Amino acid sequence: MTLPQPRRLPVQARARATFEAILEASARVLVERGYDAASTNRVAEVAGVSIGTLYQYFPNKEALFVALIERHFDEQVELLQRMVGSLIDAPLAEAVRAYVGALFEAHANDKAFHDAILQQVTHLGLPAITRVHMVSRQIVQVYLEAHRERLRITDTALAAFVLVSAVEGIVHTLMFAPERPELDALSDEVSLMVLRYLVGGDDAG
Amino acid sequence: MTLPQPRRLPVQARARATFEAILEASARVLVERGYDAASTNRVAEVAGVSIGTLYQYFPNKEALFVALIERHFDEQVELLQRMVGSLIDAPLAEAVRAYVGALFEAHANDKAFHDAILQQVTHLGLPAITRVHMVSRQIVQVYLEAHRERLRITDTALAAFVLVSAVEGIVHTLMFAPERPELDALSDEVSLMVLRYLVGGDDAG
Amino acid sequence: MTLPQPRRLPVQARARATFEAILEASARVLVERGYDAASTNRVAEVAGVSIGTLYQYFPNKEALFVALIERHFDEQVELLQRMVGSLIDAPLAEAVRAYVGALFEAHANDKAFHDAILQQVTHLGLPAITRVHMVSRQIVQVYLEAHRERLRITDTALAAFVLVSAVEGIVHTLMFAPERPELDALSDEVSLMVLRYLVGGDDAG
Amino acid sequence: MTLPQPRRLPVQARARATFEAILEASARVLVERGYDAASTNRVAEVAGVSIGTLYQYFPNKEALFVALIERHFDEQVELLQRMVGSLIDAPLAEAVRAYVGALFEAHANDKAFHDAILQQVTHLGLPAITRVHMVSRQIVQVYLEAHRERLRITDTALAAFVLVSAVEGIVHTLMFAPERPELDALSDEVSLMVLRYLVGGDDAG
DNA sequence: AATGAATGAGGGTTCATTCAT
DNA sequence: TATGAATGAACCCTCATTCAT
Repeated sequence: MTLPQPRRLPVQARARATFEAILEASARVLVERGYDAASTNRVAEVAGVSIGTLYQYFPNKEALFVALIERHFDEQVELLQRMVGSLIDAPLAEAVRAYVGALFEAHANDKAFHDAILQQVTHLGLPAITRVHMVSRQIVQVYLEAHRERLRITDTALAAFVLVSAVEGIVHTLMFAPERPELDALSDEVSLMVLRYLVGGDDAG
Repeated sequence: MTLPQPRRLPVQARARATFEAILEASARVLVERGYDAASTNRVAEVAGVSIGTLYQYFPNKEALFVALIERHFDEQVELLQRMVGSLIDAPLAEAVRAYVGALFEAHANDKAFHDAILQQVTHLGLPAITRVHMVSRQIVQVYLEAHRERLRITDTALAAFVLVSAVEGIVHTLMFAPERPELDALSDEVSLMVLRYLVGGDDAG
Repeated sequence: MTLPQPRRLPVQARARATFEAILEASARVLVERGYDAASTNRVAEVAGVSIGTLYQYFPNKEALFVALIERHFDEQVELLQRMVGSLIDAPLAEAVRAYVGALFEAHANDKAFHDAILQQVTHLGLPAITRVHMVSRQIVQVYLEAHRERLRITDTALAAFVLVSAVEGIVHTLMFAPERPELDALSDEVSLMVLRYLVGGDDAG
Repeated sequence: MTLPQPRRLPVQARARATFEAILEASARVLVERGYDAASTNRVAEVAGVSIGTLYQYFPNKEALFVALIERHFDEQVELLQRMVGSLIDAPLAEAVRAYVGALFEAHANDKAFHDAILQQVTHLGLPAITRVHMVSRQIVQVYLEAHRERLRITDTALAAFVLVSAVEGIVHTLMFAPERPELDALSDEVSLMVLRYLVGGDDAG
């Protein structure tokens, strides 16, 4: 009955699959070789696709990896946004711990991939990274606003900037540190710092 | 009788000058083109030196830029170490403000150069960056130890890690943020966070 | 009973339109990009047709442009042939002027297109160009034969060769000359040369 | 005694030889393959030189062939200029015959090379070709001026334009004509046309 | 200590062409 | 008739590096 549609769908499905295969291969090759040595020919080979096909989807090497990075951080943003709902009504200490823990975890997964991005293609990823930053700050700020009367801060936007930057800085440092502190202790200490900053120290554990 | 030395000195002086010229050129080219496009031939050209000469001083491209980055961060370390003497006896609030301010300033100078390093050759700079981190932590830890009884922290090493990472994270974010907070306010807020973390918030302004 | 034809005709009409669209697009792309950069993919795009369709009408890129050029020169030949009737009985001076003028005009139109052909795909156009030459010579020779007794030439074929080549050479030079003589004066001078050559100069103006 | 100079000369001599080898190879490959198929890699191979070396002398493929063509036509110009001295005082008929003959000959030599240039890279050669044209016209005009009182032309610049374009047009046509007239007869006829044009026909043979 | 001509692997990219739909 | 995803040979060109001078 409704035959015509399927007839065209396979074509699009194939294209979609090809596109995905190329992106996946890009990630693999980026991790295994680094950006410079990650040749488009190698990516195409790993993707099981001809080099010409790759260039039908991406105008050049940079665009390929930009797409990869953008998608990666878009996923991060989605994750963050899904987290916000469950945290908004949680007690302060719990929320802080959850947030800090989530960031630690997020970076622990795909460490190799993250490394590659942050070490070698920061410039390609900047817009996406910036996006994540801004979303994070918005989320944190919304939380701060909601709990304002219980906090000893005045400018929630500024506080959000400080908090997100500080915590991400710690996570970032952690990734590249040769000798790293014990994770749980660190996580606790970071949470402590955040809490003291927000409530003035006495109420914090 | 003391002829040999002069005879040799000009030679070494010339060599030294050549070496410097190459390093300087590297920095210029790195900023103007980025790492990938910064060819050794171009560096030699800018340095006013033949490509052969460049390779007499550096075994390969990477070594050239590693040397550049190492020197840069070594200077940073020296700066930090010179700072420590004048801070060790300063009151807490003052010391914190001085430290935070110094970091903000350091990164503000040579922003383009810093950008290039952090965006494109993080992997080459990692050892040097790590060194700066460790020295920073040591300095901070020494300070914390010296003021231990007045602070509400237990593990000074851990606290040093948290503080340095956090503050540097903020500075780092600042460098790439499209819309950045007003600098003085931010500096104050960061100092506030540090102080509250260290003394428990009530005593901090 | 005459259903089949209509049923088929639209189809052929569409095919014809497609064919035309491709040829037109070829000309456009040839002018805008030059032969080498004129990719078949681009031609198809400009024609509003898929690349597969293009290859249903032309076996390869060369054939496409050969067809374009052939058609162009075929039109030129037709034009020449239509001219001959009205000139055969005209007085010498008038015929010469008409002929020279016609050539000047023909090349003035579609100058960009002509340029492209003559500068970049002479090799593809050679057969067609040669055809135009030969037809031109036949036409001229017929005229010379008809007026033989009034002319001071012996070998009309040779004279036709000389005349056609010379006049076309002038027009050709004109197309690429950076600083070109005033057209009317040139046209007169060329006519003068032709007339003197044919009748000996004294009778010519 | 004067040793230093030779020590450096070999270096330059080598470079010079390399340059020449590449240009020669370009000509060979152009004739054997045509412009499009004349890959820079092939040229380097024929020159017995690495591809990198080729690109040390020429920024790109086009520049390579432009250099080749420019040099070729520069030689033509020199040839023409050397011819002018011996012709300025010669009798009209003789001068015309010498000039026409010289052009016929010039194009007969290196026909294959000329073909390649005129059929495939006219656009690269245009500036050079134009230069030859202009020099030719100047030479002819100088001659016409010198013999002005004996000639029945008014505007020598215009006449020079007409003559040079016409004769070169004929030679050009000749090169690509499938069935060409007997050369001596043609040469005579062309000379006849020129003479009749210049002196009015009666005095010409 | 310095030169710079020469190398050549390897890169990114294009584009004419095919063929399953 | 028409589509357009896929192909892959082949191209131009760069650049880190060497080495004879």
